[in-house]
Amino acid sequence: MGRGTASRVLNGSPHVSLSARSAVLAAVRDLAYVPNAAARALVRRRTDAVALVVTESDERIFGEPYFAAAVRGIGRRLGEAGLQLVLVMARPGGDEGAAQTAQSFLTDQHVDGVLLLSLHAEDPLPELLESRGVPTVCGGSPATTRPRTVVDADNLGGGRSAVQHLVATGRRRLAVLAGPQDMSSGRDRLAGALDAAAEARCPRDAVALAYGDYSEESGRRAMAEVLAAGPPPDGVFAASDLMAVGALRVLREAGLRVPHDVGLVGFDDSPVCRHTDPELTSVHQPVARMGRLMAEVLLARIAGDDVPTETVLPTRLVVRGSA
Amino acid sequence: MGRGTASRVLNGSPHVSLSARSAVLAAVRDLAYVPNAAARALVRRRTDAVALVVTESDERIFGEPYFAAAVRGIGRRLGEAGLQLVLVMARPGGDEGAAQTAQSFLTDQHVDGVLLLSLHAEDPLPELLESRGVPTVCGGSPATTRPRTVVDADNLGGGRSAVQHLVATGRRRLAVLAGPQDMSSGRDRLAGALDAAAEARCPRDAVALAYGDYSEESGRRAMAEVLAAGPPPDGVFAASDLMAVGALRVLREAGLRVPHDVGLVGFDDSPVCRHTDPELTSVHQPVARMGRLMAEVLLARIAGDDVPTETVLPTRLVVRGSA
DNA sequence: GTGACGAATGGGAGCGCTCCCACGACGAGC
DNA sequence: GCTCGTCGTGGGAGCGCTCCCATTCGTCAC
Repeated sequence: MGRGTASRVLNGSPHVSLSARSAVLAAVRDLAYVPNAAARALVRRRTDAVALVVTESDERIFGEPYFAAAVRGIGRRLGEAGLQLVLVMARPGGDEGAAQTAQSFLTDQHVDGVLLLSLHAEDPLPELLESRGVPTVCGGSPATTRPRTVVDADNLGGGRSAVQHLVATGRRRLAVLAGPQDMSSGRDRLAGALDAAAEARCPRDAVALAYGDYSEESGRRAMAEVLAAGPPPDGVFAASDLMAVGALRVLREAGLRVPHDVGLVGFDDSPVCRHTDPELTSVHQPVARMGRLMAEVLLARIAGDDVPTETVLPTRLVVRGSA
Repeated sequence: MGRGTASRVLNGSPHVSLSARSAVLAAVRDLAYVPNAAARALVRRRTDAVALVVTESDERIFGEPYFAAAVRGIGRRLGEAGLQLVLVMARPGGDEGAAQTAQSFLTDQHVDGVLLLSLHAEDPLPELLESRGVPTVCGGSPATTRPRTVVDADNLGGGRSAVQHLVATGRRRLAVLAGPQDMSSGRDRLAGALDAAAEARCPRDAVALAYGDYSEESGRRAMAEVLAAGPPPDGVFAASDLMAVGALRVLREAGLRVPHDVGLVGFDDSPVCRHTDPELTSVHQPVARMGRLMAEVLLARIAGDDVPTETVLPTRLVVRGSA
């Protein structure tokens, strides 16, 4: 029994006789044989694993339903292709050594490709990976203008539709609780909102503005900031549902009723929207589909195919009770 | 320049002259050399990576703060040892092929060891991994009695202290909203609670009992079930904070005031405890420390050292407003 | 019966690295 | 001046697999 035949059986090649196949399988059982992934990877130059890197604190990764949906979409598609998804956490707070370890893991051909989620502006990772020849796909554009493979939601259009809805329902004193401005999603949602405000002849400096980091806590702070700075708005767009939840709390504490006194729109259309009172009007983004598409595009890159540089998926407003 | 010298430089061996070292480093830069992890792993029989497997739906993984804390503890310790942590999701709903892919990934020496979290009774993974010779550490005991390396919190003591507290504050009509009974944590918390009830001369069939799966939704259901079945309890122990939050909502809707009419104790001491009104009394378990210890023990197993079969970490009651 | 062709099989080569042994150079001790 | 250690270095061997080529065998057409 040659090694060639055994290898063929284990890899499902059709050019093996029935008797040889069963003999190999029997031997595998008897010897409790486990193939060695390293040796296989060494010659095939493939590991059949893909890393998803989330550059975010553990709290946010595990707090945001966003990641759950993205992982589901990614995992499904990868599973269909027989690849294993592994999650690598690269928390910004981590020490130098840990970051180094993670970097080596990603570049040293442990994985066939890398998916990057939740990128912040100065993140060196996309640059580094591309320069090392590791196929990479970003979810959400990195800040740099270098050509990259990116899958993103239409944050601009989403921000725009949120504010358009507020305006269309008679709100005139607007406030935007924007997300982190070192992320494209944060910038785009804000830009879209301001666009729509301008279109509605709402002068830019008449729009109250405060910033957060997508977390509920930051939404509370931003809302409080806006209330402290001037007359209360009658329409608020928060860059994430969590921020909207924080804002809702602060509005209520300030004696303002939603939606009677203030219309409130969030972003993400996450499950929490249905748990607030009133239920939260929010911009839906197809996160699972984005994840799936990211995987799809990465698979194509790994196979060496040409892929579109940037794919943008549509968002849409889901109207509920809060605006 | 021999391969041996280059290898020595890259691995930080002291037996290299300064000139040779800098020559190698220069060459590495010029050639954009990236070491091949597979080749290295093939000869060293080490990958310097460890997998954390969470057998749970994406929603729960990303919904429960428990996992965030565990991952933090694990990641820290592994980082200190220069190992990379990768998260592998094995959702029960996944198809056969995906489960197979994940299994191969774990057994085929892609990783040096495996950490198992949130184990359910019939999970074949611990068995399989041990039989394949993969060092494994479980967080929370699996149901089977086979000798295994386990790190766990004192769920029994925790459940006991929760009910003791209810009793000590004058509650007599008790209800337990138990967790999943196919997990040791679920069984142990319930057993501890019933122990304490018995010690307080509270007959077992006088304790109202309902089951959930640690989720908020299941807490709501379980609480509603208890209220429907008989006279309302004046002391409720929920097996998780999320379940307690669900119960709190149902109690309120039923017109029962917490803590005036009903004392409520949760389990986990997670951040949500501080966001409820009143704040939630809860059993604290040192999750990050458990994670760290799991990593520590796994590292020892990988090194071939003897390790304790089971380590149990203490829990403690944190009294807040709800009981 | 002979030739030709395809299918199944065995095994050499080599993937890129680390381990380890052997070798040369150099300084110290007698 | 010779020997003996020590330190740095070069390179053979081999990790366990897949790829591919050569070989064998069986089958069919003529």
